Amino acid sequence: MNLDELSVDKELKIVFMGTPEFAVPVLEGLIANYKVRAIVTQPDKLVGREQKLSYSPIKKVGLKHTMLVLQPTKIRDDYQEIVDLNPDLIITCAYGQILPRALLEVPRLGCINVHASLLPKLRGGAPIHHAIMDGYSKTGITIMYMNTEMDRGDIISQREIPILDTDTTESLHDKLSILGRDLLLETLPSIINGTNTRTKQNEAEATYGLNIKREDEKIDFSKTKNQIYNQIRGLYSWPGAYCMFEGKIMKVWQARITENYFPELFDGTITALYEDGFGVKVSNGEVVFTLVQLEGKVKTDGASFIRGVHGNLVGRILS
RNA sequence: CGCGGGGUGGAGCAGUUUGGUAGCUCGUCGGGCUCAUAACCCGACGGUCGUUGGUUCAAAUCCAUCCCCCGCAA
Repeated sequence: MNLDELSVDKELKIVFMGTPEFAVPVLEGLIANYKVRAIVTQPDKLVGREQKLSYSPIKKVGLKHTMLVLQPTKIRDDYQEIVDLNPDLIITCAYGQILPRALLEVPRLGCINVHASLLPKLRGGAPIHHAIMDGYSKTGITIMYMNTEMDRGDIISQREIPILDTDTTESLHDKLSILGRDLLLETLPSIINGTNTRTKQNEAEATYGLNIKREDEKIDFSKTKNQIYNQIRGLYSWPGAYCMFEGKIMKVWQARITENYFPELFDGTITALYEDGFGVKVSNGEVVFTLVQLEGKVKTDGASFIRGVHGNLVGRILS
């Protein structure tokens, strides 16, 4: 980057919009290289059992850098403050709300989004969870122009990353977050000087990764061992997959697959005890639960859980 | 005061309803058996039963208070 470009960058008025942890590296990368005029994030929310007022991770970054932080409840109606900043470019990353057309048309250089999937695959609010849960072998980051529809704008740049068998949403989230930062910083110069490409999304290939619902978290033992394994690691470390154990919710945080097969057992039956956990019969085989948590209890490794249960675990049925 | 579960030797749990100074499965240490072992046998160390106060001849167990952890709901 030469001095001329640097001087241009310094004059750029960039507004960043984001909310969760995923956007933090992206914002910090931006702050380190450009002047960010303001940050827009979701309103403070009452969170948890104590209903404590909490700031979004992005707001905390903004406060740390003593930046202007805006928190409109509904960006659809309440965007005039942003317009008044006269931004040249708006960059969003997991902001959580659809921007109204009137706001999208304000910035000279447009409104771009950093999305955690290879669009048009996995549009929606939980692309990382679904990438794993739905058995994708690769995913990535897309930098795109926004329009008024969720994740449907023209693609500027993409970079893919393989999904390993050992990946969880947590590990993939962290990798994609860094990748998002890097790809944004690499792509930004072309957007600023107008040399970037712009490709329409192929609607025929679109898939969705919508926000996780409670029903997505419940384990269905009639599914295959791979589906269940993907569900468990796809929901790790939040919100977690679960099943019912003797009337109580049992979160299943970690598991592994075996080659064993128990055609004579009902789905959900505990098959055997192992050094690291207990096996559960699923439609086409066995999954061993190695880190579980009963409601009201803390996370417990499989071996400890087995020791704590009185009586024989084998033969009991999960649902 | 949104609903609920829980804090017992290093780990996971039982015991609390019907008060009487603590148990199970492991771990650790020592010893034994064995070609050998994470297997088996014997023994040992280790807990003021989350805090503080109360009731009682006596409290892990009953009452009150505070602290901490967790599931659900938002």
